[in-house]
Amino acid sequence: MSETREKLIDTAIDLFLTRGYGAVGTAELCRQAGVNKGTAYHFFPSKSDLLIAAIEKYTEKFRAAFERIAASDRAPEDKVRELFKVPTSANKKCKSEHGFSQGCLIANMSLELGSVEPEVRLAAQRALKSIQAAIEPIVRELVSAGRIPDIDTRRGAEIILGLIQGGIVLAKGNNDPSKIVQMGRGAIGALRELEPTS
Amino acid sequence: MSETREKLIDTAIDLFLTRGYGAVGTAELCRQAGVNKGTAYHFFPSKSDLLIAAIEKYTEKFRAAFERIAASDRAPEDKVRELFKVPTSANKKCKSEHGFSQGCLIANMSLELGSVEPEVRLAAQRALKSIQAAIEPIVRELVSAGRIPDIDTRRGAEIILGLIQGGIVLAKGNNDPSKIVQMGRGAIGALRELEPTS
DNA sequence: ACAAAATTTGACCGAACGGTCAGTTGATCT
DNA sequence: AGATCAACTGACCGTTCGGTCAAATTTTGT
Repeated sequence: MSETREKLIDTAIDLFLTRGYGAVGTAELCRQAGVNKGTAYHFFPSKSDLLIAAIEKYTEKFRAAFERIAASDRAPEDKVRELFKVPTSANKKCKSEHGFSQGCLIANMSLELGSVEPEVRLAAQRALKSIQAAIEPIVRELVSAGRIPDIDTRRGAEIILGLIQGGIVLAKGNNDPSKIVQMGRGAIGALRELEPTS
Repeated sequence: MSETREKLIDTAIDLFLTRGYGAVGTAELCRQAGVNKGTAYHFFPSKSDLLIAAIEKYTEKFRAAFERIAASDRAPEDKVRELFKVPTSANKKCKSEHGFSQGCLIANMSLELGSVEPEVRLAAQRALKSIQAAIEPIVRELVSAGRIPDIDTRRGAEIILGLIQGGIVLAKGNNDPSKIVQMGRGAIGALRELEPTS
């Protein structure tokens, strides 16, 4: 559990999230982390390996937040609404501190590097699946409470994840974090429309 | 109407879309366009200016396709479904040709450069608004046909755009273009859930 | 025909890029 | 005490980056 290693990952999350992968050089990243470049390459064989570690740590933070929401004692509809608040407040904080909505590290890196670094795309895919899995229990709860038809809950969770990601794209493009919760208002209705399992 | 200029823009659309902005150098771009680098800088003062021109041309193509769907004589629900097919087939074509889902140039560039090049973010914002405006008549049609409540049609068009973008993020991350139409299945339901205008 | 303007050329720039490496340090184990 | 090894240092590598420029060529307007 190296402190240096962790500092590098945290700095990578911060810089790649707010400025993109290509626009951040290893020298600058190391300077901001307070780590020598040689040391960084002792822990990570390449810049993209550091990125993959960053994606994993970033994902875990969101997965845990979603799991906490799923385990809370709210009504399932409220839980869905809460899901959208997590990235919304992160984006609001970034906007008030730096002036712009930051987006989602998973989506940003997947779109920027997905076709160029296959391992990054796979890391992003694992990350999406992991978050989707954290959402699914809430969908199951909606079904068992009879609030939506008996749909495929995996698909339902994916729709919610897609709504969140779509909201983040709109938020970044319009520099307006409130677009995320706005997308959330259509979530239950979207689930309701899916075909029930035969 | 310079042919060289157009060739540069087309090559920029192609390369930035499939490989990202940072990963494509001006030298490579010019080589593929068959244009000398000095010539490229005669038409565009910087790489990012070329990108902005590329975003505008790319957007116009999609806007026109959406407008054509809106003007067709299908049922409004079918039109909504058709909207999702446009990026889906583009992504399927890219995947069969290059092996990966390409994403959307507007979203890709907005996420990669939105915080680093303000003019690119503004170009992306104009692009999103332009496409949203092409979607809105379909939502109006849904309302006037009584298929959905009397919602704010601008908001409704934005939800659909968000669903498309969310689907593209999932498509790229999972390298599976069918995720886009999958998101489309929840579209009408999402609109139905929005609060009617008082 | 001729001048003016637009286009094209390709060599060139300094800076920044990702990554390497020989060697130093400091903690841990025998 | 001596050996071992991960952690760390900082100078250094070749390459590529985005961008420039003076000169040559082609196109256009008169």
